[in-house]
Amino acid sequence: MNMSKVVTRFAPSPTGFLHAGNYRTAVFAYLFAKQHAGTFLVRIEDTDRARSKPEYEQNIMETLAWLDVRSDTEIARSSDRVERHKEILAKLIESGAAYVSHEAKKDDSNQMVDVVRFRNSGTTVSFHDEIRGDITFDTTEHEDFVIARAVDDPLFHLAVIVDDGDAGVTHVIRGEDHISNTPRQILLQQALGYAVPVYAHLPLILGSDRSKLSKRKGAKALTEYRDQGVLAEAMLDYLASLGWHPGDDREYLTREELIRMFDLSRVQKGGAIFDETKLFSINQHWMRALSDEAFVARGELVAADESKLREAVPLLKDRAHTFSEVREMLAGELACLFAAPEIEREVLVRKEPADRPGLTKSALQGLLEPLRRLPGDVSAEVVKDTLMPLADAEEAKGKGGRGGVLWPLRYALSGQERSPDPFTLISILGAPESTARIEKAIAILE
RNA sequence: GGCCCUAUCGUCUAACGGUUAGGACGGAAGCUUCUCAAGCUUUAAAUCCGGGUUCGAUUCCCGGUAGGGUCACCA
Repeated sequence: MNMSKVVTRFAPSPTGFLHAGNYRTAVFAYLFAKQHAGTFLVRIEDTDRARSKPEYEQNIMETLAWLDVRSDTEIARSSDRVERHKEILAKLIESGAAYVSHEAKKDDSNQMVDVVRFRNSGTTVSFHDEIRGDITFDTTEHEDFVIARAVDDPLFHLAVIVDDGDAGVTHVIRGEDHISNTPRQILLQQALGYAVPVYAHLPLILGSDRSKLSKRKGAKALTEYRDQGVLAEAMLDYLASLGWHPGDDREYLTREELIRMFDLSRVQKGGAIFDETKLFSINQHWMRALSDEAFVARGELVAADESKLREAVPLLKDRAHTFSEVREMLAGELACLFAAPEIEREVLVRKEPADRPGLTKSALQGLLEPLRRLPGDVSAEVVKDTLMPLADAEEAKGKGGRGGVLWPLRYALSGQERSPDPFTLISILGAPESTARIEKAIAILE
């Protein structure tokens, strides 16, 4: 094992939006480095200048910043290092390890080009993968592979080896799709005298049909989840749980716990399916873990009445899985906390037992007095203790009596067929507003 | 197709030769003050198949099967 300081890296290429699988490798490389008090590097792999786009690079930066999976050094860009790549290329050609080959371009243009090929003796290359064990490849099929389009235009394999080697990367943690690139890169490392790093190839993350995650299969850019109101700590937790397990029955881990417990040898070998439902469930857990103040702040929640908003947070924590759901509830089901609802007569009397006409109205009237005697700031429990006996009394007179009282009460207050219970609503709305709404409901029954 | 990798409930996974194969998410049922949510309780649900090795295989070996990756002058 390498005893020097651990250096890992995340080297995405900005040729499209990265998905969960890509960021999961970033998370693992980051956790591993942090656990060993090492360095985590981010390098933008933009050697293919034609396909690399600034907006994709921008999105990568944004996502890593959101997840707070940050590079310990200034972010490198392989296009900034072409001089160094050219220098190495020249050295390789000079030593005879590589040569310029004048040949027809590999497209239909018939154009002649001078590519640089690596002189491959066609040996068998073996390496140890931290996750999969020993892997052996026969490199003869790669023949003399191309390492540069031209003497001044190096390609991926060369750039990666030089950049990793110069940065002192000790552990290459990347996706399984790179496993077959490894032997060629090792050949290059050997020719250049770079130490062969420790390799760990992570399984891929799959779409719901077990195929490779892709845009078409509904894979989203991670920033879409951020915009949907998924917490960074939830995404980090979920990503880490895909293909890795702490070993005990713990279900939710903080960043610190993740760093402390992460273990490459416990990484799963098979691919994992990205499950949005599970992500949302984990997100709900982390939303609940927030203080009420933090909940409002992190969700960037605004409402006409801030104190009522604060009181609504426990309700929101029970119901919502994302902050966009929170916003929907604030505008829908819980809008009654901020403005008096419209109510309809038919819905109001829906639970009135057929044999007890007039119950709705009399029950509502009967609630008014006890409500008025309530103190200004009451808990839902106190409201319940005050009003529940009245509903129970109606139940005692006949089945359905309790619902006959509670349903119109709740509906009068909320204007919703589904809402939090009436006691909670009253404790938030306060007695004066509550009685006003009940009186309005009684008026409809006249 | 060649090469490489992989295989436990629907999903994420635990069990590194001996367990009634565990947990979580999701599902179902029930309880709790009217509705919803939450909570609690209960429940269904898996070792891909076939051979070995072994007193004993989810676990080790081999072979199938299935899935995935990769075979560029992309990364």
